[in-house]
Amino acid sequence: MSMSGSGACNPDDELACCTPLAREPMSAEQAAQVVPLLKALADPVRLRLMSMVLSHEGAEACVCDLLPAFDLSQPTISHHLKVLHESGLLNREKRGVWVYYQARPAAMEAMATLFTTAGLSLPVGAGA
Amino acid sequence: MSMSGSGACNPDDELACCTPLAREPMSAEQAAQVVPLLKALADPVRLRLMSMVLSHEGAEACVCDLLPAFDLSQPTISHHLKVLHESGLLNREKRGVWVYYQARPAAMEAMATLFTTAGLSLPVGAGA
DNA sequence: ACCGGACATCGACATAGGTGAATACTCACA
DNA sequence: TGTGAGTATTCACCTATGTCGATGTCCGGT
Repeated sequence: MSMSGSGACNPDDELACCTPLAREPMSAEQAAQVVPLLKALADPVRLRLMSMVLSHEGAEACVCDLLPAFDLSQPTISHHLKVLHESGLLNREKRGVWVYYQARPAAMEAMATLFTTAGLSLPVGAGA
Repeated sequence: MSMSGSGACNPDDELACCTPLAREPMSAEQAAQVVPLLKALADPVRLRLMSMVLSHEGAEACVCDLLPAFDLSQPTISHHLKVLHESGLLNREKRGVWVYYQARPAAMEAMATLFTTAGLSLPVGAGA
């Protein structure tokens, strides 16, 4: 808990969202902690960036790996990566001239937990 | 599968997002389908509305049940509910003078699947 | 038929946010 | 110590969006 350096907002282990939405009415404070993560993911470019990093070798990717996939300027991609990093979804690691972004499993886990309905009274027949 | 009536954008069973982010690099088209759901959830009021409906009896709630929890005008809440409905997260059902919103399990499941990392090569030790 | 309550729609406003051009920063290499 | 390549930051622009007030619509009761 010391080498965090320039680390993201969330100090690693205390990622907010850990209770399922369906468990109990979420308070305004809880929502305020989770929403930044959802906001960060609620953009087509950033969602694809996350997916690209996650599915890449070792769940990490260099910026130069990500750039060619988009028709956007380099500063724009850099901006989106910054948003993902500051929201706690991606770690940033500089190796030489290159910067590698790594997915944070804790954040993914938190998101998955949010939408969990296992063991909760959701009428699966509610269908249409 | 016929009584959809005024139904939401997504015709019930063909909700987009069904593949985990970490499975493979998401295409722009896939992202365009999932992002509206995330955008709908990426607001503190709407996230709380979802949570309130989900955790309510039978995963449904009347507008009059939801209004008092916020310091916002009735049109504003109505607007947020419309966004959740049109994105396919909530169903809308009018009973007499009251309108009941119901959570759509399929949408919740889709979201949960998005963030699944089970069986995928995520270095859980990536920690910080 | 009138009236009142529950909810939706419309119009307007202010702020947030995605984008690119220009520029600054940092490191490897000659 | 220049020089160039890989990223980040700043500034400005334009659109998207959250909010409210006013108004409209639908329904039940009297």
